[in-house]
Amino acid sequence: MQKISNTFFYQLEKTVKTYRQYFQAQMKTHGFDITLDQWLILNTILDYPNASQTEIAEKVFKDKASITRIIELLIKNEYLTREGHPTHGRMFQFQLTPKGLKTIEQLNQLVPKFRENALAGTASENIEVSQSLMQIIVENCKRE
Amino acid sequence: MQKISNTFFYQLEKTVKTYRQYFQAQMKTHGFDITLDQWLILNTILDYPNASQTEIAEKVFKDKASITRIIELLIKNEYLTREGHPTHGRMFQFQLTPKGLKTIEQLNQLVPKFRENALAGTASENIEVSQSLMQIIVENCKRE
DNA sequence: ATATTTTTGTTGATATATCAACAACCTGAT
DNA sequence: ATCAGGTTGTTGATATATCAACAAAAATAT
Repeated sequence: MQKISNTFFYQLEKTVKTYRQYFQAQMKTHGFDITLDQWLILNTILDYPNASQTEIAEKVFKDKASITRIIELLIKNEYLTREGHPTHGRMFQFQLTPKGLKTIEQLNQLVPKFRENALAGTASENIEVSQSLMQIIVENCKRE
Repeated sequence: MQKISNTFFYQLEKTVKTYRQYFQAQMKTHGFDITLDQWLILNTILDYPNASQTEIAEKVFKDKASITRIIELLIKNEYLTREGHPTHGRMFQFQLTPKGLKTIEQLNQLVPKFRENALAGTASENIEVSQSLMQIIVENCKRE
């Protein structure tokens, strides 16, 4: 069998982990007390203010259970509040606190730079090729 | 800011997760009672029989602590045994049990097919382009 | 209007990731 | 021989992933 370390999927995992570590380290350096995943959820709530937790889960391809727990932490750490939905007794409506909003605004200045740094020295057409390739893989894996 | 869902790193995470789910589901379908990560560690021990846990951790870019716990489970589930190292009082030597060996042998027939299925309909030069791209990203992230 | 099914979110159990602190051991310098 | 510093593996705390079971509410069918 092909050496695992030469496979595409090995490299994929390695890249995700390395980028996550870089991202998290940068957050810490810049004084943020929030995880990559918490940032992702806050951001998704801002982009889709009326999404249910289930919809948020789909958008970030996480489990509903993970969303429940990440949101729990965001509320505990005062980045987010939630209220019962006016008409749907099972859903919630979310609102970023001032602290949450400020954090996102600051991070949205920084995050594009993280991406640029990570992608430095790469050709944009190669990035596009890779994205298309990954889309095919996702389709293949979902089909089977 | 660019919509997160269009970014390269979003696609990267999505692809890793989807492939992991596919892999894990296939394992279950074929009657294996082992996780992707456990398979990865077993395989690494076979490839590098004299590696220390720290070295294994580096090879699979996991934390030493994760390796301790995954190995603990592999031993508990009787895929692996370990003994103290003859000369180094702090290290261990590992040995797959017959059950472990059989599992790996069977999986090493299957896993290449998982990869082929996931990569179906993709051009090999695009795979190579993507791998090179990811290598650059890893270097960029480690440097900073 | 009632029964059935679906949707929505929570919880428990288990596996893994990450960070920090730690103990035991090893090595090298003095 | 001793001491300082590095290595190796473990443990605790916390965050997340995944699966399954579940309860409450909503939507649909009859």
